[in-house]
Amino acid sequence: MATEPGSRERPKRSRPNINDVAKRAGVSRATASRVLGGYGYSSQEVIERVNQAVRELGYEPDRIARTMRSGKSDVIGFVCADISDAFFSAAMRGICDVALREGSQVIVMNTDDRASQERQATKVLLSHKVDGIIITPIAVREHGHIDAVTRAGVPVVSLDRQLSDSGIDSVVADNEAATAAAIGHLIGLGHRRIALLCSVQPEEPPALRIGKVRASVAGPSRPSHDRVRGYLRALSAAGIHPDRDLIALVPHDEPKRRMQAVQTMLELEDPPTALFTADSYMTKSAFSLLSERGIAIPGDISLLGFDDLEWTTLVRPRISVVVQPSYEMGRAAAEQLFAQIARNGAPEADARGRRTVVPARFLERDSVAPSR
Amino acid sequence: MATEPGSRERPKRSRPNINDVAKRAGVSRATASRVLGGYGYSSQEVIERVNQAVRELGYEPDRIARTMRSGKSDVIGFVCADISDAFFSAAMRGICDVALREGSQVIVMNTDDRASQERQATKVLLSHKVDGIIITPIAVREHGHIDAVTRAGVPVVSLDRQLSDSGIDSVVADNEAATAAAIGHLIGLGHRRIALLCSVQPEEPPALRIGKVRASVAGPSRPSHDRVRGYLRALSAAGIHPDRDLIALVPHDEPKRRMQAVQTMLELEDPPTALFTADSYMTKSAFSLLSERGIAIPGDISLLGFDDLEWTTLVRPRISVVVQPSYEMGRAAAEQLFAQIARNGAPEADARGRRTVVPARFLERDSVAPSR
DNA sequence: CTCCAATGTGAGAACGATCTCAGATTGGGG
DNA sequence: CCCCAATCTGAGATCGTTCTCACATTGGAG
Repeated sequence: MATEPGSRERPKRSRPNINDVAKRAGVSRATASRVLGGYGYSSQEVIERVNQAVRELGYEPDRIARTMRSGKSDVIGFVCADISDAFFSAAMRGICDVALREGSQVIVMNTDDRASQERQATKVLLSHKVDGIIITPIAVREHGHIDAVTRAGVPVVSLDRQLSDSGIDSVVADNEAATAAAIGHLIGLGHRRIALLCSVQPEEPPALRIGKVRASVAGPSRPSHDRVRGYLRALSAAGIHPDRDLIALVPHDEPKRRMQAVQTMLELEDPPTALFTADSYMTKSAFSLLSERGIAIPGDISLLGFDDLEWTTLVRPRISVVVQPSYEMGRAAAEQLFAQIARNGAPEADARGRRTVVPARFLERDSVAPSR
Repeated sequence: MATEPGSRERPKRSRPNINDVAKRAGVSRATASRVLGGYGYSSQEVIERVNQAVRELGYEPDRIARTMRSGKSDVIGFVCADISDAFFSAAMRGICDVALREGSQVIVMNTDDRASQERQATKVLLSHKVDGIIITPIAVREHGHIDAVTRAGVPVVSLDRQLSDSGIDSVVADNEAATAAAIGHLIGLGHRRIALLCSVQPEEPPALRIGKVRASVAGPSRPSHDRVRGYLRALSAAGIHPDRDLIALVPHDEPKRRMQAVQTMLELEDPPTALFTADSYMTKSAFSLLSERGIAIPGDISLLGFDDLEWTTLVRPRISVVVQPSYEMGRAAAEQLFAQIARNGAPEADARGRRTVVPARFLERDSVAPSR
């Protein structure tokens, strides 16, 4: 074996494969594989020769070939609206941490809240033979493409939303309870006119039914729905009749209407004494508008927001918020996914469509005061 | 072919492969592949039969097998410190958008700024046969593991940092120019005592050399170094001798020392009239400390920050900042990576180690005022 | 009618790891 | 001395796709 001239190496020297290892160790491919796989019988001497060869060549098994043979890729998929969003990137980190522990990697796909992209993403991930998929589905009712994934034998966990009428596992925050608690807090401080401002998916808005006796929201579980439900429940518990004028559901793809919605609330004949903004976008819009207009928080009006973004602690007053634990939700979803992967095909011991609820927290800060 | 009983399907019916398609179309595997691949000759009739079979079976080619055969996986890797960081997640989005256009997917790996994790990540990505890697390397001097990637024939683009003495492409913001311009702006407003506060990698801090005639920073390119360089250059251009007391380089893994550094500046005998905080962490710490202490911005002191985070426009005063275009940088890195992948093996027309510089912008807002 | 190009098709060989199975070599008990 | 179990090893199949190559079958030109 002549040493190659250093300056002009072959541009693409392929990685050593198990045949190279076997040849160098003077054994057959099968024997090398047996040593590496730690199954069957191998003499001590052969074991050492193979390990030696592995070290000398810097052999690393090719995961593609391994996937080909075993069907397991050690890759999972994460399908979300937009990875640059703070919620998703934090969840992503949680997913990655669990995946790392499990020896897996994560492929991310963005949907921009477009159903066609979501369908495409699941197809692509399947063709990559991912071991499982974590998804924040756009539509909670139409989920044929997601069912197709489970039908192909690939585990799926739905994050932040729960699909209706499906056996798919989900990880969600207890938005309803946390919202109810937060609204209860406002009521406890004497507020009676509490506005609810919430971004909603235009295709599947919460169906508001404010009857004489009970107010409720129908439909499958997604954060906005649950928060509206929590709001209504808290009012109901305090015997306060919900006022339709105090509820603004703004399509999340029309950012301009957010500020308008806040403005409209302020101009009501009998304006609210507190605003509950049920997501980070509305919280930001409300805060911006109030500070532009020079309206004092919490002097003139109390503000209770959602999501613990950095800015809520840097502005004055610091904003009291309900926090969805995004990182933990990502972790939990991944844990659940790997549990499914582990018992793959095995009859699921418990009911299908296991629902993991992660507690949301209420962080009291300075933007809420007693009602005058 | 009997219809299977609907209720008790095989749990894992494997996806149809090209053999199934061929059989259904009544042709050989080779012919089916020829039709699908669009090469060689095929009669019109066979083409239609094959396409028909594809549609009926819902056939999707298995990318793993394709990778096995072709060596191309349509997957690229992104190695960063922490995907939940705003800079990286925005860059990630840029990378994903380009990848989508190119029909590729992205695997993310977090390093938490640990060299061992970074080495591990490159190994894993290679074993997944990724077509290329975008990486924000921790150390700009020790890059043996990255060279190993290029040696394996896999394209690499370094993001946000430039490796010293390597032929590796990089995409960086023109931190030096943008910083120099921002400092120039402060000088133009009459500031002479301008503090520089900057987080640095403890292993590779910028080597400050403040001589009598010239002040400069030695070493390879990374944002903190370049920003320090820009600072010194702007002072030098204005004939201002840099004061070592006005320069604080804080190890980025010791958050507590950030506030301290600001505090120390304020307590100087001859304190600065303006603070330039050269990254988002320092900017946040400085703003927090100043507002806690009740020091008026820009009345008592001017603040010029880095990175366009949401909060910088929500606080009062809104913070003037120099902005690194994270999304565009991700895009640019991906563009460059796919360019390399496309001309893979082909002799690179231009010099090795192409450096793409993305302009940083200076956003003037309300936190800077003329020096009294 | 012959021959060759153009057109169409299928058998089979990669890619790399894994694992079954059959065969080989021990050694110890009967 | 024989036989069987225990121990060890390698040949070869498999996963699904791609693509080369060899082998048909045309039709038209000579």
